[in-house]
Amino acid sequence: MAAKGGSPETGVIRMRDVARAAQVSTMTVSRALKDPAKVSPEVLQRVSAAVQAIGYVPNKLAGSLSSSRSNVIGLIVPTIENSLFASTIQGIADVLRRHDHQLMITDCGYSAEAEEVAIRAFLAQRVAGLILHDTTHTPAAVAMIRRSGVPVVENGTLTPRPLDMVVSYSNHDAARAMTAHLLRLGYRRIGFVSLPLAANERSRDRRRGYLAAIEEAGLPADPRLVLEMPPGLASGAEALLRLVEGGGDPDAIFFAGDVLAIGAVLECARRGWPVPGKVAIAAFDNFDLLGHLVPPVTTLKLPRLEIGRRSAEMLLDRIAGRSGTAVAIDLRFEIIHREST
Amino acid sequence: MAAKGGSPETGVIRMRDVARAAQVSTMTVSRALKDPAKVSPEVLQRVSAAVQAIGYVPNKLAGSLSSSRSNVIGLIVPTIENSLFASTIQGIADVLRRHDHQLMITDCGYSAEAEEVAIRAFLAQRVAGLILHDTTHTPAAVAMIRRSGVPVVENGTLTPRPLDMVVSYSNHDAARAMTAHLLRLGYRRIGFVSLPLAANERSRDRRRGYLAAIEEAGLPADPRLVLEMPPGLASGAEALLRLVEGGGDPDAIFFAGDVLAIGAVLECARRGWPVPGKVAIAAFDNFDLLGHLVPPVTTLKLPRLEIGRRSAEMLLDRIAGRSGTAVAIDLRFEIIHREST
DNA sequence: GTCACCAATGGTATCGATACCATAGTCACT
DNA sequence: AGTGACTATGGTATCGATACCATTGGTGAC
Repeated sequence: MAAKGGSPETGVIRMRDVARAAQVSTMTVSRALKDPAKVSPEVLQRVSAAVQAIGYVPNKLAGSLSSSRSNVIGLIVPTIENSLFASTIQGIADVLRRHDHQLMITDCGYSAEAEEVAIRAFLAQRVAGLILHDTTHTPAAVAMIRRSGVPVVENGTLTPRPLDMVVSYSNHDAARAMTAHLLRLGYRRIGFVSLPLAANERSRDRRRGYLAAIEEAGLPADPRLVLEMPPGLASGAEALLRLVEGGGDPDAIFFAGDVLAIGAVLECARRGWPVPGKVAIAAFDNFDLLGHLVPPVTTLKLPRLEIGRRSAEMLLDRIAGRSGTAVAIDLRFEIIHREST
Repeated sequence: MAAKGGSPETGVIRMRDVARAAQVSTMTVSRALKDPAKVSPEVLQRVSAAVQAIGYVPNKLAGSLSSSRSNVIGLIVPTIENSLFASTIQGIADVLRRHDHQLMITDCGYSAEAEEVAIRAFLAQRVAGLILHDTTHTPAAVAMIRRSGVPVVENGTLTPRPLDMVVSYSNHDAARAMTAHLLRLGYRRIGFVSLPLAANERSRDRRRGYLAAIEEAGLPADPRLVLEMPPGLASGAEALLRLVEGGGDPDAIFFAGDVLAIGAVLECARRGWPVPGKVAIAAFDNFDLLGHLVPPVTTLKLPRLEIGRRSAEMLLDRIAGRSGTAVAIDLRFEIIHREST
């Protein structure tokens, strides 16, 4: 161990030092710090003074090991560099900070194998809970989580068979609702662009929702109107061109992913195509920007921040033993109708 | 302690269990896991098999406590919900993942007091290193960090008196360079909009840079051309209107913060004002979007991702004792000239 | 006055791993 | 053969805190 051969005066301050300074036992210091009501006011005062005076910072590693209780929550997102997830992360962080918990975060790049590695690492850190954005996991990951007994919240989509708890909205219903909205507005040849479906349950849900609405309207599903594209602005622009010039003759396009819609609207502006005159455009997420574009873009408002908050709250409730039996929370969505459709 | 009164068979698997299964001591298991070269191939094989068979997940809490070495890095940013920081976080996460370290993150909302609280919490977790975006800290925070001996990287701006290490670019020089660029293009009445200066060294640096360039050009500093605005698209639009209609008669405006420039360009589009015909517009950060707007916007390309990477690398180097004496790294910036100016 | 009870405090074992040191066995070289 | 060097392994104290139980002194009820 480090201090074993260390110098006699390493400068490391332990609870014992506080105890000595306050003329009490370490137990009393421990109590004074974590349950002040159990200590007499006079002693509490002495302990606080000692902590202040010598600048004591408790060692949570030791505390957690001893109590087998940790105050760290692990979060795994597909990618950190994406403002959508950033909102959710912010929501989580807000709640955790208020409850004196810490957030450990990593990304797995849409890979279940990478997620498994991350989960193992988090369990090794003895996190008190896990928040997973993805809803597909390797069998090994599932087994590990089960064995560990650590509570989990998934929040990518309202998955039918959750690992434990779910907080999300229904990607399927949201896509269906937006498609139905476009149909209601009179559009009949509605294009649909999503991110790649492989290994992304959310994209698949969205496409199923789109197809469901089309079918419910008694319209044929035209493969020339459906596209899968990588994320990005340029990608959205390209999708627009492909659909418009691809023979499908769309009167509206629903971009169900990331910033695709923004790229498309900007491409229209560049070409002088009127929106929705030439083609109507709808998006899937409530970026501020969508409301400021010319024209403002119809989109779905999703509860990103709230998903983060509720996920953290549910986890903390469960950890504290205040667990309702609620396992799935549907936070709904909302259609924001604007001039682009 | 948890297990003290716990059931005889809690299902918790310790290193001892692996040791028993592999017929070796815990020390040998420990070595097999962290320094395989030190055990014989045959024993290594037995240990690995045992780990697999019983599903052992090491307890890093115990490991870190014992070795007083942790594999967790703490990061404090002003706000998580901001794609600028997201890039830096991504860079950090990439490097840490590769080196089997974990990232703990929190935000302090541009408040040095909140930062102090966060630092204390991280030190309590015994993080191996800290990355701070802000460069202004409370005296108490500085004292704590010093006493703890934990290595620190700051990366908000190239601060002249760093706490320890710095990885950044010069906000001052970047703003000066962009202003000089506009001057070179022939603009003479250059407006400047920044985020609030209070408690934000970066904004102050940028304004000083702008003023330096104006002065170097022998032009007067016109207070009607300088504005402080909160972040946001709407804010950028408002700033545009205030400057254009405020009597300062700008021929170009340099928006040195966040998404202000985007808001302004979109406002121009909405009003049919030609850019740069009516007024030229320059931005401060390389959002993808800026290149896709109509017109594409001149901006500064900042090494956000790289800042994250290098910060993490410097920290890991220091932790591993491979510390160069380099304390400050200037990652430079680049002007991207586009049609908006 | 005695006894039960409660509040305040301390002693000590323990959480699960690692550092240090000791030991046994192997090999090369003189 | 003897010596030193080296490898592979194990024993045990320890990291810094907390859980459990014991102890003490005071308070109120009978």
